[in-house]
Amino acid sequence: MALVVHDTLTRSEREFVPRDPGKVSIYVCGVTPYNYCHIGNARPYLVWDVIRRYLSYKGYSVRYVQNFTDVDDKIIKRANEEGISALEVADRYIKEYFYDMDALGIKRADVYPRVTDHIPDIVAMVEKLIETGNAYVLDGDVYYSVESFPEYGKLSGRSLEDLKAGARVEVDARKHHPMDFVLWKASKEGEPAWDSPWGPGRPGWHIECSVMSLKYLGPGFDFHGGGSDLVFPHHENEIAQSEAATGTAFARYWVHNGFINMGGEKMAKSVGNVTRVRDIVKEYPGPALRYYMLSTHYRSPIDFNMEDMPAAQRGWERLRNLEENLDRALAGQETAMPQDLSSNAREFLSKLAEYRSAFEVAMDSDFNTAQASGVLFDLARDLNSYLAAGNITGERAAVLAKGRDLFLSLGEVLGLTGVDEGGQDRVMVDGLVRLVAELRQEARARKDYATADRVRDRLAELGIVLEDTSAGPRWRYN
RNA sequence: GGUGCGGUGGCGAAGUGGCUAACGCCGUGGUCUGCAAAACCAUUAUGCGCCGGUUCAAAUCCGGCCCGCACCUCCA
Repeated sequence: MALVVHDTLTRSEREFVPRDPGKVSIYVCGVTPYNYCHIGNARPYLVWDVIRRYLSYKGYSVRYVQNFTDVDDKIIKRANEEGISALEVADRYIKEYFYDMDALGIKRADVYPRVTDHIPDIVAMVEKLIETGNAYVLDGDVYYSVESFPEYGKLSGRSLEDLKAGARVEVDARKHHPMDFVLWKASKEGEPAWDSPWGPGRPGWHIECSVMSLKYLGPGFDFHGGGSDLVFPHHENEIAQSEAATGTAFARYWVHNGFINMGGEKMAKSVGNVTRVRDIVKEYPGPALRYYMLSTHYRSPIDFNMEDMPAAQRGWERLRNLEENLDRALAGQETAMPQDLSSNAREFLSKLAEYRSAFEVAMDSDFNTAQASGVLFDLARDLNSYLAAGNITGERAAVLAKGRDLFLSLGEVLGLTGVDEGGQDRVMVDGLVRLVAELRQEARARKDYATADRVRDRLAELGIVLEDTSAGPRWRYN
């Protein structure tokens, strides 16, 4: 079955064919670490986390590169405000970035190149662009000449004429064309600077991604992604630089995610309506936020509302409860598939195959995580029914184990199962709860239900949900 | 001004020509339970912004209108 991807460049759905058979190369524009991540910042990384998980699931060997823009005006400003170096600001917020990504269960990229580690590469590419006549020097600055690249505007679907007409910025009259953008910026007093053939300075914003993506993935790599606001000018400029320098196509597929709004307005620090990732994960489980964001297709905007989080949490808990119940039911069970299967068992197994294929159809349709999660819930309902239908032994255990494997393998793609919720304290807390549960069982045996209820209620207040089942008490942590 | 996206049940959200309009949450009734919880079953849009049109058949295609949003500047 073919994976189909919506490509911003062609504005169409295209079948995915990798540059190198069996391998996928991905470059996603990373953050400028000068502040904590809000959920709008986090969306692309969540989206790409799922995309790369799915590509791995499909058997591709994935190489995923995501940069850090660790020198830039905002970082310098922040450094000056706090009286520390730009490097210290970047290091600090990179650490915070990982803290937030971990809370969301986002796996690490293979490489996190930083701009400041690639200055010689950047200088080399700027020199190359000057050589090829695509760039010019102006008082220590170097500009890219958009008129030198006939296809300029092909990604964002704009012509130079449109852009000139719509320009909302004061144009530097020295530039050859109003849309020319800076490749190398001469440094001002007190700014971080590196030596270059044009004097001390630092890279412009767009050049880093061209340099680092080409360095780590080579020309014509498979996916280039980021938020939809990066289409213009950032990605447009990356194409112009890279294709002018290499003479070949830059990236094969351009994938852009929609924005997160807040009260109908774009979430942005400048608007002041941001909700940080950590503001949410201190109140709700990380996977709940994950599920919340994945229940909308990645290209659609999400109007974030904190009041929708409880519903997302409940939804995710449904999956988590099932995962726990399956673990319990199958613990210590012999799950080797017997030779002869009953017709019930065969029927259930074929149903499992249908769920797998429905999930793949959804994900193959431009990574439709909303539909895919629907399939996961359908599967969950069947597994719950199966679990409730009788004792899990013999053939039933073997069949259920297959169901569990499927559930976990699909859940893993979305990152909604296999979540490690416990810290090291969990072991001790678990021991304490086991003790309390035993005492409560004794109370119940005496028909002292007042005590039994009090224990359960008090535990519930602490976020520990105790349940009585035919197999004895069990509990989970909310 | 230019470019693009969207309006589906109480809420969130899939579905882009044809089965009963997925799925999650909430509500209601039931099963199970000492009571609960979890889970399961049943139930909740004769209708998919509005008006026309095409078609045997449209939420899905076409035209018009209304409303919301984003990008064109740093921005995920």
